[in-house]
Amino acid sequence: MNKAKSDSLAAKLAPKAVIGRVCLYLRQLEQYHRQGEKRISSEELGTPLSIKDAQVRKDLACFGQFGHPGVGYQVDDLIQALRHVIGIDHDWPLALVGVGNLGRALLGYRGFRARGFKIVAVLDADPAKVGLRVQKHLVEPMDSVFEIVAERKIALALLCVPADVAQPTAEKLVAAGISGILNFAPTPLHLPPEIGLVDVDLGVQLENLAYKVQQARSNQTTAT
Amino acid sequence: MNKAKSDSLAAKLAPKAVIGRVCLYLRQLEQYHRQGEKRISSEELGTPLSIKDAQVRKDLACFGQFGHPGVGYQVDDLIQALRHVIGIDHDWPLALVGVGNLGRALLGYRGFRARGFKIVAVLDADPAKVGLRVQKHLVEPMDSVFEIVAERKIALALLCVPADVAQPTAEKLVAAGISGILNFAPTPLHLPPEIGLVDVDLGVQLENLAYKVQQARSNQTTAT
DNA sequence: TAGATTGTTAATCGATTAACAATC
DNA sequence: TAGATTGTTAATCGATTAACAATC
Repeated sequence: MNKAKSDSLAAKLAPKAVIGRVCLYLRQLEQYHRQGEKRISSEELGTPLSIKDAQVRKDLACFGQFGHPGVGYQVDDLIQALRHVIGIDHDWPLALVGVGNLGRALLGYRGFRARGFKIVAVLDADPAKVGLRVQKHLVEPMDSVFEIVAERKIALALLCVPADVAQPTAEKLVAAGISGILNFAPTPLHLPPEIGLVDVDLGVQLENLAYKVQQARSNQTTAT
Repeated sequence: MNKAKSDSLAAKLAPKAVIGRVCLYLRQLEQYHRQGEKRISSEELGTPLSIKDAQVRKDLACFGQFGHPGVGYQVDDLIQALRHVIGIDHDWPLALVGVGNLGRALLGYRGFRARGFKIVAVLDADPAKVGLRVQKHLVEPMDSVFEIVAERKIALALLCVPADVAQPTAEKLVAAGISGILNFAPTPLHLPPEIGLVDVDLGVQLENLAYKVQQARSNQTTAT
């Protein structure tokens, strides 16, 4: 009885690395679609992304059977299927919290809208910012978070507040009923496990890059 | 003779997952430092980050011996050591390429500066933008990239151009002598292997979050 | 039919966790 | 000394790659 935990009705949850790749597949498929391709093989899908064909098939197998042996995959069908898998076959209303530099930037970022993510509320705790209009969005007070989240059925939040208030702000969002947070603050958040959390720490990304470059350099020097 | 490839002089390159965590350790250490802590154990370092103590020690072991059995790690020493490991014990001059919404945002983002990354050039291919001042930075023409990169010894670039020009722009940067690119464009880049590349695709991050939330919901429904 | 390509099982590889002797 | 905690080796776990029978 110990093992069979989640094998019942609930879909076996895909290894998290898989989802990252599925998003890439979707991009690539959409590109093929624009180019008018009707059918593709796992190799044609993976290669431009530097992913092996076997990996592509294995990843897709997590969610069902989408292809036909000897034939490949129908581009438009697979796009639809993957959109459903990720959960972006419908719109997601978003709240953006914290209208600093980064928050302002994200308001203007087109990449979200194009994929069904729609910012329907912009919140800030600073009274000086409340009432302003930024990129056509009205900044509303953080104190109204409870009513706003409920009324507009907001499930996801972009958290762009300074690190020192990130934790309490996140807790407020959770209390208001939000289900997931994209955290741009450079600090780890501790939230209930049922809340979705993805960290986007630009400083960390840049440090990763610095390390890679440094390595490449030292290898250059030591190499024959 | 087949195996001993990189065991010689060149440091055995750390598993890439390790570097991501090392950046987190550094954050945590800096926080302890601000709090006045002098010494910490691997458990005290890992726990706030939800990382096991054994993992912390294993990660650090990739780069040398930093602790003392029975005692732990000296906070300030470890900070210095890790900064050196990542390669941020000195400043990195940065070029920001593409002054769209996201580019503007990143110009105002304080997180970079605080960690030794300093934007010393802002480039754009659009003549209408060249000559503008954004956040005190003068926008210079993309065509001057060769002289600018050389003169200001720029090693890293933040690529914030639209997806359709990302690849040619990246190639131009490489030709100009850049060693690493932080790619914000939602498209995979194909560059020579010696060029460092880190992708930051906000759309993909948000899709990851959507998937998590969707899963949590369906589990809620199916659970007893 | 012959050639292509899937879904899936088995083999390999790498990363995480546990355990413990060595050491302060 | 006794208690704490490291660095490291062995055991476990998960993810990637290779191989191939099944199928169009």
